[in-house]
Amino acid sequence: MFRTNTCGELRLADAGRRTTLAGWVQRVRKMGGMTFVDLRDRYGITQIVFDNEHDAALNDAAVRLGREFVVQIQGTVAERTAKNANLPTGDIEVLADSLTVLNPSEVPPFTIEDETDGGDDIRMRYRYLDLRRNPVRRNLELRHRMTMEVRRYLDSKGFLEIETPMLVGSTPEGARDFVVPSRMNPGQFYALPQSPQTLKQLLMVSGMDRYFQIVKCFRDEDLRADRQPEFTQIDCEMSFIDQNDVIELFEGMAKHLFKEIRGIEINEPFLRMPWADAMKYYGSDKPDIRFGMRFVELMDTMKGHGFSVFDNAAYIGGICAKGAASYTRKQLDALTDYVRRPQIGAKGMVYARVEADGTVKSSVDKFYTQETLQELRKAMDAEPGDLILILSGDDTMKTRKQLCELRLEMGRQLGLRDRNKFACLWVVDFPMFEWSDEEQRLMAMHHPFTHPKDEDIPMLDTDPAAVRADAYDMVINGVEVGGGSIRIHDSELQAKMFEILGFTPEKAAEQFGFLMNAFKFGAPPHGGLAYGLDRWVSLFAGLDSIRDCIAFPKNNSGRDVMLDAPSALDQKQLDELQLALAPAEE
RNA sequence: GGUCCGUUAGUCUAGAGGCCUAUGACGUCUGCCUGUCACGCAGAAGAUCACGGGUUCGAAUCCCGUACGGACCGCCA
Repeated sequence: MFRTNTCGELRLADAGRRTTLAGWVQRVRKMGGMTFVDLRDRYGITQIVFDNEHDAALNDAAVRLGREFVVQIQGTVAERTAKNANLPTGDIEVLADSLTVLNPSEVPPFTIEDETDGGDDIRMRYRYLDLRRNPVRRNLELRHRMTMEVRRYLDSKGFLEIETPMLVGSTPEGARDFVVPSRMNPGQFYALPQSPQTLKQLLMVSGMDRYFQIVKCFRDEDLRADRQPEFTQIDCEMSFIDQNDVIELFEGMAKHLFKEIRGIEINEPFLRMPWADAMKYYGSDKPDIRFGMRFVELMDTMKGHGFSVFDNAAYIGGICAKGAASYTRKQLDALTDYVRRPQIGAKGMVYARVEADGTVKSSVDKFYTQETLQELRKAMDAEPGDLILILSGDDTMKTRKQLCELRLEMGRQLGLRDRNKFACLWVVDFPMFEWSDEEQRLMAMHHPFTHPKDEDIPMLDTDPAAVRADAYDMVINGVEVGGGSIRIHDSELQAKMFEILGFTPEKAAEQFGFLMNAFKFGAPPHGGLAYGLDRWVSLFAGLDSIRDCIAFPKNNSGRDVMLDAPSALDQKQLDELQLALAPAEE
């Protein structure tokens, strides 16, 4: 037997017992005649003692141990003379009488400690060593517990976990596909699924009724801190349900996870915010509602006073930062610079402080009377000590987005975005379509299988851009953690959607004929949702990046620096696949 | 496709045109040490300052390019 105990489990009650432990050498402390070795495995650290008076040869062997050696020791559990309150096993130590080096180790490139000295790059290149560290290991353990709870919850609700293929057909609509050449079908390619969307709908046609899958999805788009080219979804679909049924069931799952994983009981139903309100009050379809600072539209108050920037603006919006009137000129200039960064793109920022006596001092005082500024104060519901920040522009949606960035930055600066607070909501009633400047046509905002709101269906012919969908996103702390929709189950309505999206009947048949055909054979009303597992885990773990909860993530450029993938194929493989590479461009 | 930031011993880092024969810490190696647990003490080794070009009497330092890494915009039905 390699071990009788783990390095995390021995306690004072075990004193006097024989034990065999195996693990990695965390640290060796040489005291001359005696040696302390911290032995580590994923359960904890146990101190091993070697003593010259007990066994001089063994002590000599212990002195030669290095960091990360894999060793097995046998010995007797003993109460410590000097206890360590920082370790769960700190009341005991193991007096060794046998030491076996199972495998020596080179000196690791960074220290395996909670607060490592290694930077991101080197940690990713030696990710298998990084995973020995507690913080990273704990994230993977959390991920495991969450998937277990997801399965437990969905199983209790009668869901079946069904696998769908990883090699599917390419669908050029939407994100770019990763493609896989087929040796047996030269010149033809599979695609890795962006999501099992159509397959899960087919499972509904099959009568599976309640399906889920914890499944890898692939998108060949640029990466972000919260976006990896392969990511994991909790993918779900149900039949004979309406939007409210789906929302209630998956809100139940969210509450289940909060309770089981974070010990947080949420009893009230989540807020359901129409998309139009989310845009109007937060400038985002994924508002962070941990704090207020909602937008107030100021066109009526601020226009027509001779300040040409505002007079010519289509949109003027303000936020009120409570207690921030103490912001210095320097801080306000920094905020102005922040919103003027090219990524945000605001032209400028107007601010107004409410002084202790209630008067308002603004950066545009020469255009406005104190009377108008008091109207502003009233509109913003601002009290003495508050700071009002205003952005304006000729494009309402763009300006709202800029104001959204400003609001989030102020929330951050004022400490209103606490990682241990959670604010959940549903954003509902998304528009069915959005206009694409690049493609010069309407695109499906969610996807082409989304059911329009029944009351909006007549507008499909007259004003498609105004049609709302039975689509919903769950948002927590400004993170879109999941989304879904009621699907179209009627092949005629589906055909109409394809038509509006600019598909010819031939093109629609070519790409989605299998789905249209299936709908001819009794498709039940159905709908579903997909949660982003990586985002859920990083939210619960308080991480800045989903990378930290993925065992082997890709870097910013989509590379695996440990495997050095992707890499070139050798000519033999290319020949077998009948592929030729285009000559490199100059 | 674009914007911004970074790259100095194994690791993290100081560095603002001559003070650099490059700072400090951790780690590593050698020796001492019987109650340490971030052990301690004494000593040692370890860096073509990412790469290529330029400016300058002189470049780790300024400029341009490249590579790599990070954040973001576009993109992500």
